[in-house]
Amino acid sequence: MHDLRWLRENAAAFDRSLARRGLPPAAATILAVDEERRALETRLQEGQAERNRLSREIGERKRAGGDARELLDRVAALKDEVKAGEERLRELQARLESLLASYPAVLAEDVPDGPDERANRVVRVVGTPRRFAFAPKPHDELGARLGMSFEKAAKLSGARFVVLTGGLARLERAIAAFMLDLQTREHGYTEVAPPYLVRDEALFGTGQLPKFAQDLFRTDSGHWLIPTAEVPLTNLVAGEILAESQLPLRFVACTPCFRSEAGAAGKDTRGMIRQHQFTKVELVSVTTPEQSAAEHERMTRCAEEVLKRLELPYRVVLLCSGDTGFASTKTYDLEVWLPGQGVYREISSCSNCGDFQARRMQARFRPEGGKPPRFVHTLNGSGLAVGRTLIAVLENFQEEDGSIRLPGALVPYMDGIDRLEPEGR
RNA sequence: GGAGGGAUGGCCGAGCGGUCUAAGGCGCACGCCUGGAGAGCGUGUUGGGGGCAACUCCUCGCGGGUUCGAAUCCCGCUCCCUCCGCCA
Repeated sequence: MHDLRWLRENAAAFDRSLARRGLPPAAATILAVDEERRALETRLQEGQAERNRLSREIGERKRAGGDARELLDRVAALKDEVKAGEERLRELQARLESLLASYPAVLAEDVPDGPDERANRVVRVVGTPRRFAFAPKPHDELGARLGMSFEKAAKLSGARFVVLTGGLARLERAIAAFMLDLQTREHGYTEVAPPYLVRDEALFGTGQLPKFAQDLFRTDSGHWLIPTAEVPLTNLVAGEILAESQLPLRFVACTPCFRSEAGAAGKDTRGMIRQHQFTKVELVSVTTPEQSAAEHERMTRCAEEVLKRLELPYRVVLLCSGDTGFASTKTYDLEVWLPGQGVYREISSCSNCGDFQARRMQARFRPEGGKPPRFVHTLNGSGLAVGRTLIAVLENFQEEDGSIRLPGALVPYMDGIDRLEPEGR
């Protein structure tokens, strides 16, 4: 959702942002509808003012016991005209709003230009990939002897699901608990247990609807399964006018996430990299416009801290213009090193959405001093994707015999167990 | 699933055909008072648009209707709540 006032004065900047995302210009189209709407509104207003004045006069005259017939005739002529104008105005307004809702967020200035992920910029590399004395295996191979079954999952649910059993199920729970504790105890996030089914409005607010319906699962009842806890957490402030003193708000939730992966046929078909259902710990911040850039850095560090404590090598990548999501003005991805595949893979994505989502969901705050409300800024980031973290632990901490030595930070969450042993050994 | 009740400004809450430009309260802002704070007093305070401006329009859940005129009457929808039934 975009600010019309801003757009009028910054049409070129708007189109430049679209161009950087590889999209054709649109400001002129939007502004033409805006122009039409304003002209109509100005014209309509005269009629409305006249009607209101006459009606008031009729009331006065009737109360005084006078004859209002002549005034009634005059207002009758205005009536249809005004009504038609109001209808037309509503149409234009609706058209304008759906236009405004269909273009992605204006990118931050410091987002590098580029068409796709190859142009992303590595900001920092943290930790050194371990040197293996043997060929490290991918997680699905390791998992086969540890309680990871895609066959069982396929029987139940089809492709892109997994069943974890025993130590691996326990490990997933341990990782999630560790992350929640870190973010709540040390980083000041408030834990939330939100609904996993939401309505259209919530998904419109965060920007998944109406454009990306094909990526989502929908129930018979008309609800949608959340693709990320960003949706319920951010929409917590939808329609609110918060006090500036309440900001920043910081929420964390561990939820399952559901994605149809409609456009990903044939991609990442092996292993549990890309699933229809996965667990994720999500961070959401709501801030003032002045604070959001600093909060973005802070949030990214909060996500990075998880990787540091788990002793996982990673790098931070600033996404280029063509790779930055619809609702985001700027995004850092955290990519963890996966020795089994010899690549860095996305494990977190931290985005500053500016006021883009706030406008869609009417989330505002009242500045100190009783001034008019302003839109908040919203940010979200994974802290982290739990399934992919589990993968990273397996691949990075594997031993030649297929066992997994667990990072120290997780041991307390595993009741002291510091090793997963494969079956049939 | 059945039967009722409700939706008003940042919040609570009155209003049930014209001056509602929405009472009153809370909160907030500013001022007075004070050594300072509090209390008290006074003033202001829904939100969103249009217009160079004067000014004006919209906004009482949403949409439609009746009317010269709707927060108020009628119809539809959405959401919330209560009770009963069923069920974690």
